Amino acid sequence: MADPLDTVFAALADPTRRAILAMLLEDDMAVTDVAEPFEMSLAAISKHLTILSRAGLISQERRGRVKWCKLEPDALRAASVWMQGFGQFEPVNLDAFERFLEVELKEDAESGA
Amino acid sequence: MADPLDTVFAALADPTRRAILAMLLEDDMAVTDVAEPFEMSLAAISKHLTILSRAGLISQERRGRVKWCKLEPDALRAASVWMQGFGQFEPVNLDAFERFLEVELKEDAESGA
DNA sequence: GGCATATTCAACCGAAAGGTTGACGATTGC
DNA sequence: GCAATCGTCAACCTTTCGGTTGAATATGCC
Repeated sequence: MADPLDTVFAALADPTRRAILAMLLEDDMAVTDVAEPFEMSLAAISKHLTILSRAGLISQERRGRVKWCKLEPDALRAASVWMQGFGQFEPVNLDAFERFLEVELKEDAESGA
Repeated sequence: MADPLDTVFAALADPTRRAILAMLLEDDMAVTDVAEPFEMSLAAISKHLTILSRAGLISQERRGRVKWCKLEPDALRAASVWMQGFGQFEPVNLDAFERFLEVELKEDAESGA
């Protein structure tokens, strides 16, 4: 998987990871706090964070025994440009984004993900 | 994988499938013609097309014994909107897209994908 | 009818994804 | 120093992915 688009899209293909990104949109978080709302082990979340990190979608910085996770939205730019070549989508539509985010988070809650 | 974002991003995570979409950007194509430039079996390409089709990224219409594949760029809209929520990217930048496409196709040719 | 063409199906394979558990290495607080 | 906390590692398991091959199923051509 040399192409960064491979890793970025693969990282985005998992609902847990998208939910994590949405959480980090609010604020930086420690690994344990990221894991808290999910019904899966801390180790599993740690793996998801590694995948997001390798895709460049987040950065992680250790301060003391706490590792902070930070969203890196720039990693999405290449993927965004690639996708936009396939159609003239509305430039930026944050209202629509909010709606999608709501649906995503609701689904996560329902599925207990 | 209920969420359409899951299937769309997963479909985009494979370089062969992205190359197929780029080809279909030019024109509709028959399955055999889609498969021609790739160094893999027709059956494998057929599977990739099924995945793209299930993701809604292409549609397939059988005319006679030939099955035509058509790009469906609308399927990217939801994913595009989701991504754009993470940063205010330049609206639409077709020049940048062309460059990415070139790199993608060059890599495919080199790797023989 | 009979053969070539177009596409999928089915069975199989190795590798990777996504999860678990338990042990381990740091770091902090008392 | 010692116990609790934070996070990862390692081993394992099951399912999915991406590919192969060979047979099967249309359809078109003469």
